[in-house]
Amino acid sequence: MSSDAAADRAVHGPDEPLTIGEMSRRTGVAPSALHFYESLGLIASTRTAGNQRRYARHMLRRVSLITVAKRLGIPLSDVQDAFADVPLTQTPSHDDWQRASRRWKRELEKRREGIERLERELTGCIGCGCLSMKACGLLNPDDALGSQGAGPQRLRDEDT
Amino acid sequence: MSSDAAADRAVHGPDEPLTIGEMSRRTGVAPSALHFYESLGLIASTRTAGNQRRYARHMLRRVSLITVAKRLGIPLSDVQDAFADVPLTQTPSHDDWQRASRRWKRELEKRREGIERLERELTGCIGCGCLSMKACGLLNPDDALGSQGAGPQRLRDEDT
DNA sequence: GTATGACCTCAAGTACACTTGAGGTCAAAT
DNA sequence: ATTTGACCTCAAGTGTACTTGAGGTCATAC
Repeated sequence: MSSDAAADRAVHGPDEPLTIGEMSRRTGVAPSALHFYESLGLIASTRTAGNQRRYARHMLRRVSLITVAKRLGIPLSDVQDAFADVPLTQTPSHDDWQRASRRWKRELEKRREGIERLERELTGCIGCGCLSMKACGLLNPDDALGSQGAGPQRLRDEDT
Repeated sequence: MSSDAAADRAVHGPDEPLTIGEMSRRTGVAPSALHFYESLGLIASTRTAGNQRRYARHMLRRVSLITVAKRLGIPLSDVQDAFADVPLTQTPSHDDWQRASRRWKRELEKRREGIERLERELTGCIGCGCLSMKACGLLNPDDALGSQGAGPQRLRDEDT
């Protein structure tokens, strides 16, 4: 019996599409998750005569970016947006990926800035002890990262 | 009929505990979510003779920190850990909060560093166009933030 | 030619983080 | 006294992101 790797190599010309198993091994994403991403339209595949999926090589990059986003807590719906304008069924051009790259960078920047702000505030809190004191930016999320909904109010003087 | 705020004010001595409604308005967290957090042991309440919840004022801070964590995509189980050593039922001391503060800061640092790393890599990718090229750190999550499971492999030369 | 492993579909199940609803109680105002 | 809004419990439902399982097909090895 040949190993998976050997099986993969058998269909492994430089332009050959990848089986779902190879995709899974190369990206670390379970086949079931790949099915799921495909059902959401995040990735796409062609089918063989026998109805098996075959992935173009540029799908590796899409899947890798999806997993990066996941690690950062970015929901798949946002990933969908980040992939806007990156062609799904044809190999994306250099410019396509550059546009996507800038989009991702902006998203990362936003998240980093939110975290940095909280870090600065926490540092202040450690210095001054205000985490157990009155008004602390960290405890006023409206200021920190923008609110959803009615939002909290600043702690009052008596809320020590 | 008195407004909510007026109703709150009625029980609003400087050391009085807060009703769930007031907690909700002050933190922007829904009462149902407060119930939920309590069921997980993230927060605690005492009860009135009539079985209504009353929250000590230091719970405001706990709830606010929970919402901060949520915005950063930190799961509640990690929040639980971050609150280790912060007393739940008695008012935490200055030192308790300082320890927690440092813990939070370390957590934020870790996340920021992960993001910064990806940003640097993306910047490189935008400059050199490698997001559409061969080996890119961004596409090698093992290097970037540590892997869970078998993990992906670096893209090969032919995977353009 | 048959066994084996990789693959297929579709339905159901899981985990997290809650929300919604039913049915009932509590407390302040009129 | 009764109305009204805030509160209670408990069960079930929601959305996201998948995994698991049943039942069957495909492709390669022996």
